[in-house]
Amino acid sequence: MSRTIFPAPDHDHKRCTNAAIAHAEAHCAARAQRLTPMRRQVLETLLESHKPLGAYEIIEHLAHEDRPAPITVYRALNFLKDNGLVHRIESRNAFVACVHNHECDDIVVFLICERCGTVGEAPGGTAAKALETAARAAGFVPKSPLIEIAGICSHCRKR
Amino acid sequence: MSRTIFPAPDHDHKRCTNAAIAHAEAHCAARAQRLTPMRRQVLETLLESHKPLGAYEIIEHLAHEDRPAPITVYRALNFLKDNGLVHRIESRNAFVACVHNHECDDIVVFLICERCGTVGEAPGGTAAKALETAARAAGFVPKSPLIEIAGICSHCRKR
DNA sequence: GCGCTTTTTGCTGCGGCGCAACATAAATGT
DNA sequence: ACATTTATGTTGCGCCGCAGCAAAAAGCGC
Repeated sequence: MSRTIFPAPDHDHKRCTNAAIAHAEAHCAARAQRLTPMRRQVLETLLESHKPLGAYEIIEHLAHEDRPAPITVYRALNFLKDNGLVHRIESRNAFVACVHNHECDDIVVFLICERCGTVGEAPGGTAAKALETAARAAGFVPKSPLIEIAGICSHCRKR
Repeated sequence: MSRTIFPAPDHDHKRCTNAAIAHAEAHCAARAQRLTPMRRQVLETLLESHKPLGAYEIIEHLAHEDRPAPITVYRALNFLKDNGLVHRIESRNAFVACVHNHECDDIVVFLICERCGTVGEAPGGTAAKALETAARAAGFVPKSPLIEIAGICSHCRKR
């Protein structure tokens, strides 16, 4: 787990946004999936913060032009999730854009700051693999490990 | 992680229920907490299955006498949760009774069978500790790790 | 037992979450 | 151009979770 996995509050936001959008376009093109305007807007909304947003918060954010219905946003979110472009934070019933600082087949650990709400995304590494192995030892065939750790991030602790 | 952490579908259900109720009584008595009829009924409902139940399912189950309001069940669930007698399964928005096959201060791993819905509760052991350590290395102060693994349990796989 | 405080439960109401079912529009393929 | 697939819009609904206040019950000192 690297030491830079948690986004600094003052980092260059447009840079990672542009990179993520470019990645999304390439990824969809490669898989013959369509990154429609709706889907792109939802993704961009999530990219504008590293905090998890609920579907209704996304709606609020997009409301300035033509407020989409909840189901529309949920469909876009499902598409993005199926394509690995966003993650769902189960403990928050909310979504974050994937920042791709991990291998695609890696188990991901979410670090959720209780103070500022920012979510860091870290490769699970050997610990996550060990969990899977232990589960298998109990006769359990794991599909999708879910690891979320709430706490206080380094930037908030310094304040 | 022991090999018996996942409850067999045909195990003696009354035995573990009685044990858990006895534990709950002792635990509450020791802490001057009151295991009221309402709270006991909610706990018993959860103990009657190893599957996670939503609050409204619990209401349905208790409806034969005097249907409690949602808020009543949520309050009982919060009490039970605060006292470590039930766990919330975040990925299901539901609750399971704690089976206490782990140390109280252990990080718990939930194994959730996608076929039968049964939830196994396992001590996280060294892997969970390693996750905490790695999070700290990234400057993150972890509070409450949440680990849920969906998959297929051994009993369902044999079928 | 009697009043007082604390705890628990009941009641009303509400907002967020998540999607099913169906209709319409847009893109794609031939 | 046409049929087929895919995406979006519309309506509606059920579950989740709790705030705010009122009533009842339990504990406590006297």
